[in-house]
Amino acid sequence: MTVMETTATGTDTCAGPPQQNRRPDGQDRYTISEVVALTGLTAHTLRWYERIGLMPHIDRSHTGQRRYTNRDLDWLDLVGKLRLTGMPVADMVRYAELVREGDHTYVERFELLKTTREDVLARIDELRGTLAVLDRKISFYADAGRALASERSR
Amino acid sequence: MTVMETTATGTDTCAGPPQQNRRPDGQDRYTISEVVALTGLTAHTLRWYERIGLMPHIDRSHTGQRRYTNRDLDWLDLVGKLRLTGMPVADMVRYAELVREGDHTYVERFELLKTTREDVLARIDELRGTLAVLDRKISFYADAGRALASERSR
DNA sequence: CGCTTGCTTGGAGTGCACTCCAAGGTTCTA
DNA sequence: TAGAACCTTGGAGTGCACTCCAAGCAAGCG
Repeated sequence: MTVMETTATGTDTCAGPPQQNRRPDGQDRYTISEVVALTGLTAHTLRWYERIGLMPHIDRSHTGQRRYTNRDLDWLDLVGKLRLTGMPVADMVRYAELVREGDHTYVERFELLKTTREDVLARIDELRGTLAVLDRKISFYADAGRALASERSR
Repeated sequence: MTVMETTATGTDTCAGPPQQNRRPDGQDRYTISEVVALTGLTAHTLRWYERIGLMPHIDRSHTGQRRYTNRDLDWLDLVGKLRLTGMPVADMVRYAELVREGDHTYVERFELLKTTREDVLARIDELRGTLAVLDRKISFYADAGRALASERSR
């Protein structure tokens, strides 16, 4: 059996919620500017991701222009999510390498995902702590505001 | 009345949970290396915070060495929390300026805190979305792992 | 006293994640 | 078939948040 999540290639994307504005598989050849519109990334950033190995080598038209597939968009979605967690780009590149290397890296990928999951949980907890501090300060300011208002009306 | 949260100075800290390893008010004069130990920041960063206006001017010993107070530590705690939210240092400097400018900036501070609160909530939501994606992939990998194991045992 | 360790300053350097540039080829619309 | 809009590359530049450096003063100890 194979550990790949999709059949044909070495990419690693498992079907999430269906994406908007996509063309059906088979006619999925997007120019870089279409991908810019779909992802919110800049063309610069897309080329840079490819250069540093965060993307697989993107398919080209007969004249050398990039043609992205639905699979590439899925990968970019995952990268976007991981970026939100604060994961360094270098770590994402590492993950991309593992995917390219094939099935035998599957345990390492699994561990990496679990570690990332723990990081995200910790991050959410930190933010909840910060939220508590903010709420305390906000209610202080609200009280101070009410006190000022009642003083003014006296 | 005054909108200051503490009596004597223009700092802006409302009593959170009591802090560990602090000296009682009145004997609160910490060297920079003590503050390093208490906050986890580097001395470089502490001096830099002061230079860019993120800290009030720190009290000095008769020979010009910094002596931090409990109030300074409270402020650093708040800065630490805000930093966790991803708030740019420039925005924190802006908040510090508002505090220094006095009571008449209180509405603006209030708004800034509320905006930050919304940002934190949005950030937590993003992270929850990422968590869902990670969990989906993790359970995929776990299933693949079980499949491999049962194949091996056949 | 000498020694070590700690603190001071302004300014320069670092690492990350983009972001932009110049010069030229490609694709689309009129 | 002309013009506008889009795409290509390697390499250089940017902004942020630190991070470090050199040169020198300060403090505690035997």
